[in-house]
Amino acid sequence: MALKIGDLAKATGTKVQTIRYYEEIGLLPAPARTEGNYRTYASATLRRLSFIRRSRGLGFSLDQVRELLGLADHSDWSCAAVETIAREHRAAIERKIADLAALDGELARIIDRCGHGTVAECGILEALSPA
Amino acid sequence: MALKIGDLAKATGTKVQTIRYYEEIGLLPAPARTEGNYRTYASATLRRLSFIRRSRGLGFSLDQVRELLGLADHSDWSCAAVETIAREHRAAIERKIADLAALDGELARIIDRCGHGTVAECGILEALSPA
DNA sequence: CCTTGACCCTACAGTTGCTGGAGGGTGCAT
DNA sequence: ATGCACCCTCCAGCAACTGTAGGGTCAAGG
Repeated sequence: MALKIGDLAKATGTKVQTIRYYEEIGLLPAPARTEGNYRTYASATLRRLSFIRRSRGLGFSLDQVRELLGLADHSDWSCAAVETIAREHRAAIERKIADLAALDGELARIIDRCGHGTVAECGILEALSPA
Repeated sequence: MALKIGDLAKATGTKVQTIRYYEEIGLLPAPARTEGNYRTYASATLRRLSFIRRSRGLGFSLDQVRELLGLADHSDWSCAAVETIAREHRAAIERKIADLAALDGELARIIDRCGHGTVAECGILEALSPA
């Protein structure tokens, strides 16, 4: 026990500043301090930070993480809200994929128009210019 | 001629503030002013802004747009640099798509684990929690 | 002539999620 | 006692805008 911020950082692959940032925005509780004003964490905080990091790794926003953490604290509630957040997040990701795929196709077409000549006759710049 | 900033905004689907922002960061030249201190644009600026917006719409960063604009000004240069920028951008988009697709798969698996019961037995939260 | 409303101006704060730096204190080993 | 790794707070910065406050300008209608 009595983990220092650097221990937490190492254990979760988080930067020290990021942990302090999570504390600042209220995602992590303000921990106890030593006499020398060092933050000291209990292992519960390590679990909480791991949860945050895993969720962030899956692309959840900090607001979504906050909601998930709030839900997790009420073990008798229904899981439906959790599922909703996850499903909405997944839908957003799929929208983003579709957008990027469309972009990719358009870029492919544009790049194809490059005649490898001078800038003046470049089909790429032409494609970017107004009709 | 003598377009006002609002005309430019309407013609290109850009917010007025965004146009001023592009001017501030040097993407658009500082235009002439009227007696009443209103910006007045020539049609060349409309073309330049259209180019910027089209490029942004394809996901190019402002720095990339700046490069493309710089290249476009030298009609006798080789098109190769233009193609390089476009190809690199496309590669970045495809990396992003791959990342999101992986995320999507992981989310699908996690969501599947939801037992529709209480939070305590929720497979989603479990999947987010540390092992 | 005066007012109303649409437009324009500058300057600055806020968004998301951190990251880095300055300038200093703590704690342990040598 | 001194070196080094670590910790502290506060603040600035990234991308690419967006929004707001507090004003000025201009043409039309009453």
